Amino acid sequence: MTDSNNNDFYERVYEVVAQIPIGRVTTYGAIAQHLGVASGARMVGYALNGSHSKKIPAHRVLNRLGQLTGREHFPGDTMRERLQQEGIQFSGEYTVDIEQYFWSPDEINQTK
DNA sequence: CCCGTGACTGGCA
DNA sequence: ATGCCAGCCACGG
Repeated sequence: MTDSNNNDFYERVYEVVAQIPIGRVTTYGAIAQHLGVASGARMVGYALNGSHSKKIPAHRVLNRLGQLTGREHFPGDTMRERLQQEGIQFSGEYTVDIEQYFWSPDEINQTK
């Protein structure tokens, strides 16, 4: 193993979120499950509370319905604007086609 | 130490 | 298909 997975749960979340490709989104549950805590979806969201000081694309993390549940934690409509800026189309005012843009954290090790 | 809250999810009505 | 309830884990007061 590597010394890179010694990080705390929060750090792991930041690492995963940081690997989300542009134009793609993932869910809290997917990240939690990837970290080995299937029921830790809430913890992921909680962890992202500290992402304020991090330079990670937390706006690419939506809930399993594709809704921008965390938009209220962003200034104004930054979350929605950023996603649209990356070419993501909205199926609703604050909802996207999650099945169309879904990205799995397991693709991190994918050799392209 | 105990209680409440939260950027969630799945199941049931 | 939509809405409500309960389960989860971690952290702050």
